[in-house]
Amino acid sequence: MSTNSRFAVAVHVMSLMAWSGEEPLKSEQVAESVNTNPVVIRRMLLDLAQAGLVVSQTGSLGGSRLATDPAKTTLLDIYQALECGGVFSLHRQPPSRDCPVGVNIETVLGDVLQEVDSAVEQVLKNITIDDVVQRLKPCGTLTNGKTSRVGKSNGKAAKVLRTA
Amino acid sequence: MSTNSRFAVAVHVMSLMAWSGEEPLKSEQVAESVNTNPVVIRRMLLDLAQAGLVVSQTGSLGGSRLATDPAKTTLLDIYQALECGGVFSLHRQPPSRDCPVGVNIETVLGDVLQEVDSAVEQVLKNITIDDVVQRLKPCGTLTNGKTSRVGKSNGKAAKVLRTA
DNA sequence: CGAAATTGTAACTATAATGGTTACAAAATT
DNA sequence: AATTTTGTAACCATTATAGTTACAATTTCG
Repeated sequence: MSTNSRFAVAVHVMSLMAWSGEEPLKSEQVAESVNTNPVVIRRMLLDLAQAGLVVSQTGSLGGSRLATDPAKTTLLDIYQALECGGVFSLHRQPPSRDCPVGVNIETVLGDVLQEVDSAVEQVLKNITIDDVVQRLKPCGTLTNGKTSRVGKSNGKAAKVLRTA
Repeated sequence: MSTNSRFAVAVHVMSLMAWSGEEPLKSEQVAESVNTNPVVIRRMLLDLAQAGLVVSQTGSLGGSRLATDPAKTTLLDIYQALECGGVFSLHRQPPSRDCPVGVNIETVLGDVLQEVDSAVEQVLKNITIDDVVQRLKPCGTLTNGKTSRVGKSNGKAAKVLRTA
């Protein structure tokens, strides 16, 4: 259905910053891990910052870090920060007013979609960023700040989080 | 999020046929109610037919009708017929293998998305087409087969379901 | 102060899913 | 045989998202 990986990327980004702790991450480091362009990351960080989930700083020692306690921040907070507006959509064009089904289907479907959205939110509300990080941990430990460098296609390099 | 109204339209189409009963509906009649093009409807009917939810027939008395009992057909059946493949997606490009978060985030997220999908399916499983039609009914009754005609932008006209 | 680094942001292109349109062969009815 | 309708292909349009380049504003540090 959704060609929509925004939620997956946002959780990824928040997990990186939870793992990194107080140390601010640069958009290029994050982009390296996510395997995308730094500007895509910065755009997403704007959404997260607007929701009060991260704070960023310009300048040579700048970057972004979590603005909240990862143990109290849920996937629902992230989902809502993206302002997706629900899992399904109603009709693009309003149905016919001359048909007894068409004239009322949007109202009935609206109730159904509300029910679906509530179920989704209920699940997301009960998973914190910390939960996600805990589930990641069994698979490797982190050494942050080490100047390990990874080659890039354009010849540049960037600090990234490396497994020990 | 989803610019995706396919589910809404599919429920609309199935509701029309449940309301119409044994009488087959032509794609043009359905398109009139949904306010779209008949080919869009036929394409969707192919998905529904492949899932065994509707049957269609060519010819001058042709059209489509439900293949199952609307009291036993759920919105989950419709959802699955569309083969949407889940509410959210994972990353387009696989994340970095050199990062402890990147290397495992897809596995962890996969579990989360599975949980979300299950919650959605649980809701859809408990709503039948009949339920939807019942919720529509308080708003008007149907006279099917009357040759009421409604003008179209191209000057043509088509039989549609009309409120009494 | 001035140089270097990084975010914030605009402008543009690329990709993919969906919707809309036209056209026509195949099938069914009369 | 003529008419109607589905099945289906081949397009173009629209929308959301991703990706890219460029640059001003901000911050740190020599």
